[in-house]
Amino acid sequence: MTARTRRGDETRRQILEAARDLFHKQGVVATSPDQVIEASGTGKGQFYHYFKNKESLVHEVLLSYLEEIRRRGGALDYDIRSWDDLERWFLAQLALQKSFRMTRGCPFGTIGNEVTENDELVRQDLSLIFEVARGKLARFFVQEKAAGRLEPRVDEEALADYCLAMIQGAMLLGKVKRSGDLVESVVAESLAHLKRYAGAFP
Amino acid sequence: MTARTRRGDETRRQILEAARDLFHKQGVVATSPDQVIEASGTGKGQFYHYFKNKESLVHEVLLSYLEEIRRRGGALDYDIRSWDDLERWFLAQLALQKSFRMTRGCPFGTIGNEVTENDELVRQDLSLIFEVARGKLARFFVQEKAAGRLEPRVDEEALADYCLAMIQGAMLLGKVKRSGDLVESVVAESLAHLKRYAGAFP
DNA sequence: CAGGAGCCAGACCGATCGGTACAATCCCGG
DNA sequence: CCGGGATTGTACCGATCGGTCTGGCTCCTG
Repeated sequence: MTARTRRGDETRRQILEAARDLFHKQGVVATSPDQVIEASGTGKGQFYHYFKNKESLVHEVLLSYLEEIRRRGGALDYDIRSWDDLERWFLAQLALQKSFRMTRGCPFGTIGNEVTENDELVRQDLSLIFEVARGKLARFFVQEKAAGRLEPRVDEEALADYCLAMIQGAMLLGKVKRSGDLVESVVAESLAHLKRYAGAFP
Repeated sequence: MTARTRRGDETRRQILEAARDLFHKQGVVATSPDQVIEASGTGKGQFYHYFKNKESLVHEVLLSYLEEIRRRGGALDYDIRSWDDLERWFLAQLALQKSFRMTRGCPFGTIGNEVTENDELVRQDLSLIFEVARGKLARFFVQEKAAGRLEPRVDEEALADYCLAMIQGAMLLGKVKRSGDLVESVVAESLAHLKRYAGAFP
């Protein structure tokens, strides 16, 4: 399934790239292999040469996202070390959404909402992505608590989930309402909440 | 397009019912007219007799949801009058999700995330639904503020958006992770935030 | 420069997509 | 009890779905 030459590798990458964009734009179900092939400027032969089927393509796309989050290679930096970083992380998502004129949501949310009981593989991929993202965010809260700058009674993992849920919901509403202000307002509200836990706890 | 006899009305209702469930379960794009026809126990003739096409069926389904929210007929009661009502509203959504063994999200979120640039009609329907829901929630905050039980500087509409975004995000994550606890935790966190605005403001 | 592995293009496949046509049936008012 | 609109079931349509297969091309290697 994997490419063995530079040229093959490039082709594979193009397919992956096109799929990623189309999935983000119109969802997985609404995207046909033919569309991916067309958008990537390749052919049916290559598609099924490098990917077993459509589901496996989705799997690979999600893996590539996961890698980006882990190695902070993508558009978003999940390595939060300060409150400013956290705010930047939120606003970067809004900026990304705005760059598509508010016509798209979060790639993971878009795919996640399409998942049904029969897409167990994809569901687990997404679950893992959210798990990793949660870990990265939680690390920040753990750090703050250890430094005595966060209320000791808060659950860091719960706060991380709170962040993820909030940005997902905000981006979904933002997409439906085509409003960046809505997203901004929700983000601000949530940040205000989080910061209330901050302070000095000797 | 509308039924003219009792029997026709019943048929139309069955189609609508089946469509509503399938859209919720697997999304709009993944649902074909044939599936709706089969699930409703009707025929192709009836389907295209009562609905112009698939898009118009989606439109009608969303209209029926809108009606439910307005006339508080559905599974959820949007007429919030107390903090307990608000908490119940949150938890009712979780209960609904749990009743499907955490395999579904919010019907509006599911459909909303499928919307593309070409589905302007559906997008506006959803936008209206969220608008109405927001209005109902905001009314509660307005009431509280007027009674001097809410900080005067808060923006009631922003708080309502915050509630909607949170529940959307929580249900999405809950569906992907198949975890009700996750949803519960996020809801609790959000409620805690909101209640911090409460108090006595003479 | 011959051979073969890897890569590529597209014809082709059965199934299903969203939708139409049309004849048969129901059922209500006169 | 009958005329006619409402309702119903099904055959059928072109297009597209996800996927297979075959035959030719490229390019590295011996």
